[in-house]
Amino acid sequence: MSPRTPLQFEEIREGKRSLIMDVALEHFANEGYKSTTISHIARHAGISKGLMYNYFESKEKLLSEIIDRSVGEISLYFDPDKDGYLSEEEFELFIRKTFFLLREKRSFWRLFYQLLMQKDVRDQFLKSYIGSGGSFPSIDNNRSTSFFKQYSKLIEEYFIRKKEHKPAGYDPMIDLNMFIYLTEGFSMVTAYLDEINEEYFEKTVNRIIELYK
Amino acid sequence: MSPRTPLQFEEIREGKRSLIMDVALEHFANEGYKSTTISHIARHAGISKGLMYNYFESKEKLLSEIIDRSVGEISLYFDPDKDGYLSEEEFELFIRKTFFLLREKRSFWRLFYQLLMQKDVRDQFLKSYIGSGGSFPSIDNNRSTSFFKQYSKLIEEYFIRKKEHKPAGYDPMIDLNMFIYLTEGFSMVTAYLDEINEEYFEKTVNRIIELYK
Amino acid sequence: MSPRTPLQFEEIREGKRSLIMDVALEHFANEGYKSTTISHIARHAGISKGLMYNYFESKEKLLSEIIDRSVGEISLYFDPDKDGYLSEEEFELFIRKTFFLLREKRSFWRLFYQLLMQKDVRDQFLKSYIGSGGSFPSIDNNRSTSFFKQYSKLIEEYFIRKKEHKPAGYDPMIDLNMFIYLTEGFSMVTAYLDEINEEYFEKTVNRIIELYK
Amino acid sequence: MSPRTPLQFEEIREGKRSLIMDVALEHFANEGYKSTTISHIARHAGISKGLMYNYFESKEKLLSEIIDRSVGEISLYFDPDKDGYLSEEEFELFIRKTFFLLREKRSFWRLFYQLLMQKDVRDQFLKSYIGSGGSFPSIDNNRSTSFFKQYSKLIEEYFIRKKEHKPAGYDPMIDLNMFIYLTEGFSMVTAYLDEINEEYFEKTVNRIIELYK
DNA sequence: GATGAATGAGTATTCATTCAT
DNA sequence: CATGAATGAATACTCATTCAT
Repeated sequence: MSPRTPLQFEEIREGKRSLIMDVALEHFANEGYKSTTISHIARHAGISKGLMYNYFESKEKLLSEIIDRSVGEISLYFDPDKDGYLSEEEFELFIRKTFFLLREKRSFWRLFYQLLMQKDVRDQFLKSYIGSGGSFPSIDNNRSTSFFKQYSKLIEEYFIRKKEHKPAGYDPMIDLNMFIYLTEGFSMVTAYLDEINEEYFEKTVNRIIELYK
Repeated sequence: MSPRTPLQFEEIREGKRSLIMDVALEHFANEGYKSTTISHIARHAGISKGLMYNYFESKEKLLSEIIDRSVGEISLYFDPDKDGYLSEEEFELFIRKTFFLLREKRSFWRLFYQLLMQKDVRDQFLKSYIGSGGSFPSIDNNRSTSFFKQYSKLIEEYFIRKKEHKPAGYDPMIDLNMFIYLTEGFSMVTAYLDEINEEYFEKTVNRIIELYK
Repeated sequence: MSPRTPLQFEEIREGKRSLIMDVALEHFANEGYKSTTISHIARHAGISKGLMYNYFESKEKLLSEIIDRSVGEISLYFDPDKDGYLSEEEFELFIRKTFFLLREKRSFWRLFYQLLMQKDVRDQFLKSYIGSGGSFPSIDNNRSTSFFKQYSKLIEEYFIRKKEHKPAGYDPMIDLNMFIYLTEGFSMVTAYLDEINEEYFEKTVNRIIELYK
Repeated sequence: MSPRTPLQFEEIREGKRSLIMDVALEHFANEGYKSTTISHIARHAGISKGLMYNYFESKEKLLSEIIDRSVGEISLYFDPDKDGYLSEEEFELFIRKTFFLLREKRSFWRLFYQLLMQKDVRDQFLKSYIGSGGSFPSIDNNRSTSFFKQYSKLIEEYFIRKKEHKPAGYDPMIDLNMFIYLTEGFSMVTAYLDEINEEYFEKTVNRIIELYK
């Protein structure tokens, strides 16, 4: 009878926003962003189409908020005030965290890979193209790009540093590339596997660390 | 001057079919299957929308024929009447062929990865799901699946055979997985790279062979 | 401190009704009735969307009440128990009042002209169309039409009466029409002008009186 | 059987474009731009909704093309390589042409007045606001504004020139304003009248010329 | 074979209005 | 009295596909 308090409204809003984003992520990840309709998401979230727009101003904004949320959660796992230097132990921790999060957030990675496979998204993402005009301005200028860049830089520097202990003629870029291909392939396959074999997952992570630490 | 023979007609027809498929592949690969319109393809192929349907009965059939053509071309490179056994030399040749084709047919691989990222395509492809209902029945029951299965089987057996020369406790599946992840990652990154550094491409291929031969 | 009396409640209610109508009029007049949303009005009036419906049963009813209020205010300026006869002095006063109110209620006039430009509104207004089916039944049967009719009648009779002092062959309808066009044009331009030049406004009013008194 | 020639296609296109524009103008003029739906226009033009977009890329573009067409037709009536000077005879001709076109193109004028009553359109039109962001960019930068400006300038100069033959203290701006209000009012009333009384229409035009020539 | 006009089902989005609290 | 979450019908627009010529 008595009207809802602002706090109650806030709770309803946050709960529903979160629900919508969860449902949307799952469908974007599985059926593809383009193929997933707003009606579909609404139906699976148990709400009306119209209400979707009370929470997200457009399909694209919904996508962009999902990405931001995931990147935010992922960033949290990585020490922000890093000295920008990875010791061998830190490298191992880094890898373990990365693959832990890969397993935790497989839906997000499926969405991520899918998006990266469209030329305009890739262009914006990789080149941090400012001002755009591409069909996914949502990816533009957000923390996604900066996070991934920083991550890549740390890894790259780690490999370059290892050169010191290697014989002359050793090209660290080859190893860096091999490492990238390996982790990239592992990530992608894992993200898309229907079910993960825990044992082999662990063994693979250990093997990667063993090879590149 | 003289009226065209049925054969000439057939050649013209095939030429145009091929042109359409080339144009479509390029656009599917770059802008995405869903985002690429029939009008767009027709315009870029220099023909009318209507004529498209004279050559391909639907957008989906066009996609499926593109896939079939590419898989066919790829299959040609691999000895069909194989004894089902890979020697070390054959393995190396196998890898080299694979990556040669990766570089030659990057558009196709971009399309391929893109499709694989949709759940229903993946399901049909990986499980050779019979029947349909999915949004890409086109992938179903064609030679694509069987080719990839055969390919995977050969590689898998190669790794298992190597176990004989390894100490007890060696799990060939780990190495097989590592090999798959590595080649998968390398393939994907290469397929989507704007331009390939020939030198590093070669070095990477050599390193992969060195590691897993 | 002490609980509010029913009278105080009524005053608060009327104050809020009035506020909503003011805000709505301003937006209807500037952005157009169709283009102005209930949410927009509610937000600018500092109340919730739901409460709007506590005060006005629909958007259309809100419009109709705004019109009624304005017409009511305007009517007040014109002696209601008139003898139905305009002397020359009364005619001048009449004109001055009219243009005074034009300047005072420009928003209303903008809304009024805007509505009049839709066929169904015009039909109902001009012909006092009984029944409905049009998209603005709200205009129907209210005092607006009767007020404007009475006003027109007075003016018309004034012009006809002047015929007596004119040479034979003089058609008072021509002058009446000229007068109507002139005042109509002046009203419309004034209603929509961003800012009014007081001096020219006065001069124009004087000139109109000079010409048609 | 034989395919249509490009000329035939062009004829079909132009015929249908014209039909759609006619139907749309009539509905925009009577029911209002906002209230007129694309479905409605399509239905009344006897075509499908989709086809509308084969001919006009958006509802707004349709509006803008209608305006351009009408302004173009109107401009034709006014000597383009004018010396920028109106003699008394030319002034009379000018007025007659204007009102002739008013009667011929009443639908367009209704649409025109209606649009002018929305703040953003007015702003763009009156101030020739460049770069905009208003909701009717369609009005922007087209020949409408320049035509109306040129027209106004000619008239204004005509009135200023008459000052020479008038006693000192005569303010031509008053007469210019009266003339504008009169013609504006006449135009508007005529545009919206259900049926025009030919006799009074002629008489009014003559009277206006008599008064301001 | 070839064209592009025509269709209609589908898609994102808007907004007046209702309703539980 | 007051809130804003929720609804659903309507709207502009898209696009694979068909069809008359």
